[in-house]
Amino acid sequence: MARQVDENKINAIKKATVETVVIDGISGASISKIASKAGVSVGYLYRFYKGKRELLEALFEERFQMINNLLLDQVYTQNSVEDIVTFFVKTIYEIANTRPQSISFTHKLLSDFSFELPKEFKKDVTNICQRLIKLGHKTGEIDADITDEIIYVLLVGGVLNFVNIRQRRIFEDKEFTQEDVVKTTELLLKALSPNSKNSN
Amino acid sequence: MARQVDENKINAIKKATVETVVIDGISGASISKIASKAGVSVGYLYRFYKGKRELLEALFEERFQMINNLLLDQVYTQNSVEDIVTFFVKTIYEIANTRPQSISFTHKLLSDFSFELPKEFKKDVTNICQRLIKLGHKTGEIDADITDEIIYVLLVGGVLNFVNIRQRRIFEDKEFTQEDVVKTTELLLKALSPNSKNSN
Amino acid sequence: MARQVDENKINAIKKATVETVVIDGISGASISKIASKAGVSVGYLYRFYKGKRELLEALFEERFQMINNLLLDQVYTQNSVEDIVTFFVKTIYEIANTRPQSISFTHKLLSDFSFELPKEFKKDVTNICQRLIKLGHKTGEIDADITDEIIYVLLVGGVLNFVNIRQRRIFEDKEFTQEDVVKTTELLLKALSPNSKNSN
Amino acid sequence: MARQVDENKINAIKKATVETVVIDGISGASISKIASKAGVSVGYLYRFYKGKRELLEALFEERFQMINNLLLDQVYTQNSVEDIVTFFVKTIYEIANTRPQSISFTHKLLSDFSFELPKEFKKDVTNICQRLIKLGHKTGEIDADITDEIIYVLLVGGVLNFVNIRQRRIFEDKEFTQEDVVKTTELLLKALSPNSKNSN
DNA sequence: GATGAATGAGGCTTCATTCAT
DNA sequence: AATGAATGAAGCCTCATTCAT
Repeated sequence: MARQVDENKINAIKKATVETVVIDGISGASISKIASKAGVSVGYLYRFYKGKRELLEALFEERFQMINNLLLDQVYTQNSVEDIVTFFVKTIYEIANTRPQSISFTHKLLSDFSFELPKEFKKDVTNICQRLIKLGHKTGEIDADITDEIIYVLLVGGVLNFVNIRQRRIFEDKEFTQEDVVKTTELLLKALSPNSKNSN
Repeated sequence: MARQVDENKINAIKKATVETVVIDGISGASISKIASKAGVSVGYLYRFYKGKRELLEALFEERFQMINNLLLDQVYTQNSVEDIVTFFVKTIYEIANTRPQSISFTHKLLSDFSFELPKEFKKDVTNICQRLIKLGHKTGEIDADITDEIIYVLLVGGVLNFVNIRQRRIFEDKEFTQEDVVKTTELLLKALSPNSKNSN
Repeated sequence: MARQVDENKINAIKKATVETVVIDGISGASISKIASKAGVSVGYLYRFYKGKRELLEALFEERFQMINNLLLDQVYTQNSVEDIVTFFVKTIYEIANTRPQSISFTHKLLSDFSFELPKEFKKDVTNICQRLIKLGHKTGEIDADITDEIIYVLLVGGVLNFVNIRQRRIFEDKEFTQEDVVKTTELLLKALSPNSKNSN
Repeated sequence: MARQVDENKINAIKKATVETVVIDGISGASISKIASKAGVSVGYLYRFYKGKRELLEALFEERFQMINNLLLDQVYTQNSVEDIVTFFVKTIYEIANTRPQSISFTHKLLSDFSFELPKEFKKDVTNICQRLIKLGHKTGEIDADITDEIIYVLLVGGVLNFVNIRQRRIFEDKEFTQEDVVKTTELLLKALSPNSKNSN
């Protein structure tokens, strides 16, 4: 029972942090603003995070863990790149709809070089990319030229990027639809697909 | 001659700002650090920018102006999407090589919603995308389904994104080569290209 | 029996307070540090002391009570200043050996004017000094010129001072020996002794 | 001219620091209280001292430097211990009269072990004590048994101690007079003087 | 025009104190 | 009774901004 309260508060802190960072930027997100938005005292927040940086890093790590785990799960169980990409895009867009700022937050920290990438991150990412490539070569869905870097840029970077731009409201301000999932997947698969010119 | 001196100093301020923001983050980039890195006094900097936020916004605007002008120039003069994309990718990668932090800076502010997009921005972007689509439809390089948003996400977002991930040193830490230009262009064109399945 | 437990805990609190204040300074001695060092909860500590200041004041008072009682006992029972001084010096040095921080603590608070001297303090001190002088005049151990203030400065101040400097490790870092007792007593008696020049 | 202003302000900071520490204790002396008492802004203070600790340490060092220099000067030029002690006591009491808190401040930091003694301190102190002893042996003013430690405890410790107790207003609250100088010197010389019993 | 010293608002963090359990 | 989680006031410090020189 007491545990429940804690979890709720910690979640409130996380939610408030993400929200504040997304709205006000990293530098505009003060601890006291976050705490008051989360409905907890400043001191309470410090019981769980040693400081502002640690709070952001923990959330950053959590997000990337989540994304990586999502893909790791898939690359070990699915039999086609299309299924994996579809599932990934669908999941991310669903998150973007239900917790729009979550994706934004991740994208923002990814572009802030003063925040280090989580430690396990590189290993997991390499693992994911290599398995995807291997699978794609087998199924003929991925061109021989595609590198780990390209896979990552397209899949993770590309999707986060799309969400970021949608949320920037440059073109229109609407939720992600099933159609968006289909289209995005299609684009990604096309980009990855074997080059018909290279028919050697 | 006096003008010349000023231009040099203003450029030094801009360069120092970009560099400092990229290395230390927005909150870590203090005006005095920027000024001293630029070799000007704090007071001098304030003669040209009303404050820190205005300085960043001016640079942000400038970057997007530059990117948009780059593309506007092209869409009005080139006759194939491929040429435009090639030129754009090449130019951005060259900047990424010579002034790596410049791209980083733009990408960072693009993901920071507390910085508004420049006013003219939306109009220019729409203009660019629509002309590209129109051209692509004529030349058969762009699928009928492709929207403005997709064009922008792929072209501008995608390229900035690639630079960002390369600079994050997730995979390898190398300069952008001509090969990178070719490959990136290829991927983008593939993604945009008419869908062979949709042959209805 | 229940009482016994309490006494132990209160003593633990006192010990921990003295230790922490001496090591970390007053501002560095947090209640939670003290409580955890004492093995009691913060809340428990607050059952006995209304706050940090009261805790320190109570200990300060206790120390001076102890010192004064020590001397009061003696001045009413001993027949020579030498015996009294010897006993006092011996006792203080023993405490300095067994609980070094106890003396340090007293000395520190004595020099901190934001802590008031205990109420009964002045009366007791005057009493002690006057009886010592009276006795000293009778036995010829104390010069006619010696005032209450001088007695106190030499005896209490002087001894605490010596302990403080020894513990500061300016010269050497050793325990107080019987020799130290003898020497100190000798110095004090010499200083107090009738001035041979003033043989008028 | 500009320099003059600075010196005044720095002196105001020093004065305010000493005053605040003496009245409110080290822990009660907040930077903002010190700055406002000194009539400078908080930021100004930080231009000269990296933090609260550094401010206190600098003053601590300065005081001991002063005291040591006072004595070093004397031990190299005077020909009797009496002259040196008289001069020292006179000087310290004069300071105690004109800037009472200066001495108090020094005494307080001396009893706070969380503040290190200045680096040169030990060397200077040893130097002073040894020269005093050497001189005293030659002139017959100092007993063979007197150690460095005792010299220091009596001379520096003793005098600071006296000032501290006088200022604590335990007995009376009056300025230091020429008579106090004479008496104190007399006591110190008596304590140091060769022991008539030890006529072996 | 240029400078950078000076200001003080506001951010981060600690910790004395309270109070529900 | 005993605990220690929770609070938020207050301290330290930084730095955007101003302004006298």
